[in-house]
Amino acid sequence: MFQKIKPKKISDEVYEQIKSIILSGKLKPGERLPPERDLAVEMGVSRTSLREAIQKLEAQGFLYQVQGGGTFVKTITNGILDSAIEEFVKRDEAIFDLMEIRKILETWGAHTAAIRATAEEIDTMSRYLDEMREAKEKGQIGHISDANFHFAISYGTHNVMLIHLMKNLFYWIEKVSYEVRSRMYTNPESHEALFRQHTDIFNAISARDPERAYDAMLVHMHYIVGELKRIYKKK
Amino acid sequence: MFQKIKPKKISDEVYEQIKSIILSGKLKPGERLPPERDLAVEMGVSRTSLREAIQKLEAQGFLYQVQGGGTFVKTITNGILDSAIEEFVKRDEAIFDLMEIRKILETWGAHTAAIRATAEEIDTMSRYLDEMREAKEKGQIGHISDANFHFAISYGTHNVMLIHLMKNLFYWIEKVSYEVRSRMYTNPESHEALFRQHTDIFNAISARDPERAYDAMLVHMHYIVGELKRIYKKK
DNA sequence: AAAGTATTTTGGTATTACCAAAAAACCTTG
DNA sequence: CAAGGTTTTTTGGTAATACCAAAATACTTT
Repeated sequence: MFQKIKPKKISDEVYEQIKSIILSGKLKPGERLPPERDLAVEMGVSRTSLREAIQKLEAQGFLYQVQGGGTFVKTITNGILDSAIEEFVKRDEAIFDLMEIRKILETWGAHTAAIRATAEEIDTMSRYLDEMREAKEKGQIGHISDANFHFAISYGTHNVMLIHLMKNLFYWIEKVSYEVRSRMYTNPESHEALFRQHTDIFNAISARDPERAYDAMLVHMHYIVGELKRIYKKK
Repeated sequence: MFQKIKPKKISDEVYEQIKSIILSGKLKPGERLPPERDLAVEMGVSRTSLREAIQKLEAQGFLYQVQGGGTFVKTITNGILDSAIEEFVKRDEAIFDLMEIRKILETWGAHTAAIRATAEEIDTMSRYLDEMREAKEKGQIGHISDANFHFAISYGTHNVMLIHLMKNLFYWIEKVSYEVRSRMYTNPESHEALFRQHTDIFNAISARDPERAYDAMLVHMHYIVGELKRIYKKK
């Protein structure tokens, strides 16, 4: 019947505000919060109160801090994949299961982003695509822009759960197949093919063509899995 | 091989120490801790660090504070703050994010199980389908058999990651929409529709027809989401 | 261009001061 | 003396400042 009276403590209000920003998806996993000093000023509270709120959020698994580095948003889906990975005797055997899940989520993501993404979000995708082109022309790897491009697509779905899951998935794929994946970029043909695929995906999304976006992403995923299989066979 | 070096932060050490004192029973529920100022001196740390540790312990439900009163050990640990993922799923909007993910994974799961599932696995599915029929005829809910039926399908994909993901998804969905689901089963028409959908899914898988399995699962998912929307709109 | 070095940024801790609520001590009054 | 009200003290809550330590960045050197 009656509602509980709100928190009176300032640190609690700070806590609630940051929490809801994360849950609503305005702050995305892996993103960095403003420095404590700045954020405290922005919210009109002391650094002490802000830090107490952050401690709580950290204890709950929303944030983590690194001295000198900053304060970052954690994936709320932490621990789900972790327990699954442990079932594999050799960790890198998990890569194909992981890639299969990725294929499912990313194809849907591309399809849905073509429908739901805002102009701004599509703009972000194009920025990362440009970064990849520049990296390729300079002979650099550009795998960070690659990952960011895919994240940008997941943002376009507006499904907060999916955004966190994707981040989590990428973390493990990266961890499990780091050296293998970097080999893909060292081959110029491979690098060129990847860029072409990324361009196709972007064009389809930007043209608001869900089916084409889906297909383009599927081609991309199949290509990566094919390369992975090829490289693992050699070993 | 080697163990990760534990907490270096002072506030973490304070946190660990107080926590272990509580867990060991040296501090009993309801008891009051020494005043912050005294305790800080006793532990040889600043009041700031001590308070940050207390915030964490408060977030985890070990302590509570009252201004002017003191710091007390909690009697019951059910006042504990939920983990990040639980905070996420307990919001009304979250169920649709969850169901969207479930739709993606389950449609793929049905499609793939129609290809990969062994005869024994398909047999397991049919057993749970029978259970559901019996439950329906007896006027029982049978939601456990329902969940098991879906799990059996995910097992049929032979993808360990997917199996884990599905388990977690079901757990949260169950947690969030318990009363909603039970309402669906109490309506006889609804119950009948659900059973027909399950049967369609099973027939397609057992006939090794991936496309039909996919479509049947999609119908099932859309039906559930439709019901959810209808019920949530009422609220 | 690469590697090493210095500077800046950013979280972690300590100290001090003061506010606000609860608890304890004190006083007033019948 | 007892009951009720008032003042003081205790104790958590917030703010501000200073400095330390690790990471990130800018810079210099080779």
